Amino acid sequence: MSMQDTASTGVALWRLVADGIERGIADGRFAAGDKLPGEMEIAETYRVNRHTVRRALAALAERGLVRAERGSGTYVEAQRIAYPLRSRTRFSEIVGAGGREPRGQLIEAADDVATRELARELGLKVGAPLVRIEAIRLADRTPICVSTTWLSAELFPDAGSVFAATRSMTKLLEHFGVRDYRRGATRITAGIVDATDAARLDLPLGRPILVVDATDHDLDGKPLVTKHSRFAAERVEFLVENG
Amino acid sequence: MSMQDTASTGVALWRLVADGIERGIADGRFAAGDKLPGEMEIAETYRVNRHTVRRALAALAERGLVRAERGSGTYVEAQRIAYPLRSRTRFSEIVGAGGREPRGQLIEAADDVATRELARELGLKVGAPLVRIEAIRLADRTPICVSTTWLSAELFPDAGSVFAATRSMTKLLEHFGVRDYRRGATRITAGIVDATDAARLDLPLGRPILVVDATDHDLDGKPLVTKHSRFAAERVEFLVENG
DNA sequence: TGAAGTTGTCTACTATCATAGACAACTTGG
DNA sequence: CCAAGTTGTCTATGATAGTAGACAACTTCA
Repeated sequence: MSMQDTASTGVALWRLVADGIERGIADGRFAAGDKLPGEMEIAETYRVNRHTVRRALAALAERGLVRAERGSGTYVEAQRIAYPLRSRTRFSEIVGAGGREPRGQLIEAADDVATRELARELGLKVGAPLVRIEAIRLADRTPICVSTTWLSAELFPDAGSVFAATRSMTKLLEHFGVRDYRRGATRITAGIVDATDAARLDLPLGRPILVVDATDHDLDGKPLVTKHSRFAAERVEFLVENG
Repeated sequence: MSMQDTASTGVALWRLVADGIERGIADGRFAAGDKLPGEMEIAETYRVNRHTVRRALAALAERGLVRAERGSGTYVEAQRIAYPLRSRTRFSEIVGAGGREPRGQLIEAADDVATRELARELGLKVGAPLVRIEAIRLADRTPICVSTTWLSAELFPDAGSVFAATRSMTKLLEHFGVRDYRRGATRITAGIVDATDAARLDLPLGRPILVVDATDHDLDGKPLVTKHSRFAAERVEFLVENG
């Protein structure tokens, strides 16, 4: 393999190496935490220069798939889903961008009434009728988070059954004519998973969770839904845009 | 789209353009004989320099998918299947790689005896018992070639019925324990289709055919099968590796 | 015949790809 | 502590990718 390949195929050599390593991670040849072969050894197996291997590893590291430790080796990262926190964040887009298949699943939909906090977040009166949706979201077959979502029962009648059919909050809102929405201020805390969430997230008891409270608004700033989500901390990593 | 894309993805820009045009040909947006948009127009639609478009078109032309006519335009070629002649050539892989579905079909299987030529090719004695298989191979629904294959009746008992069931020479050999095989020297000539082949290839009389004689060997060099294939010249194009 | 539009070819420039070698910085294990 | 092995960084070189502009050669059509 040489520069000729790039010329004839239009695919850079380092990309082929990176794809090969990524396939190795994907099909379990290299498990999370494993040490990859040394750069020299990789270079020999792919018959390329060590610098080309480094270019490939750098690309994988930038995506968070591997982590290089000077003097020791390069290791497969515990695969956390990078979850950028922006005003426009869609679970399906984030998970899909990582090459995983996003899925949503309804656990329970029930009527509820607004507490003082919920009423303030949603701009409603205390005791106003709400729909509460408990849902779980997965990447491929791994549960990522469980979330409790509250919507005004008057603005979104039958929201539960719509979510059950569409399995997507974005599509639910679309169904009610909301074309776009933004995430408002997001509060992030951490805690220990409780028994019911542990079962739903397929987590051992005592593991840490990331708790996210957020309210989505339409483009005019009117509150639409407010959520209380619990993420399996070992499976996700929030990225705050620095700028 | 800019040079940044190449850097970040490892896929050359011209490759993306070439793939886009090829997809257009594959899904019928550009039919055989059609004139492609001018290089300038393609450059604008892909937001790329004209030279980059030319690189893409050159790659497609080299594979025989398009043909440029100076002063007039670039046209989609009558689609010939590119058939690389290597030591390891499998009809199904070649056709499958072109996005077409390979099929094989048994016409006739009969007992035969080795002539002097066949005996020499297969390393047998003159008059040794052989199985002769007449088969036709198609891509999608288009007949590509008819071939006559001879095997030793002693080494491959009942080869005819095995081929009828598997419709693949590779699988037939697998059935008899041959895990891999290589093509030896290949003789290529041309001729005019005869009446029986014309009917089988769905060709008008008088059309040219490519005649290929080859013998496959196992990895130890022992002859396995010898073939006499007739390809519809207008539907295929052999690629000889230059190196 | 001539103008417009097409592909072919040339030069020039910058950035990236890939290779090569050397050495520094660091970790691990004896 | 030392040696071996690992990743990080630097310089250097040549080939390729992509952009840019200009002009030649050719075809088509009015």
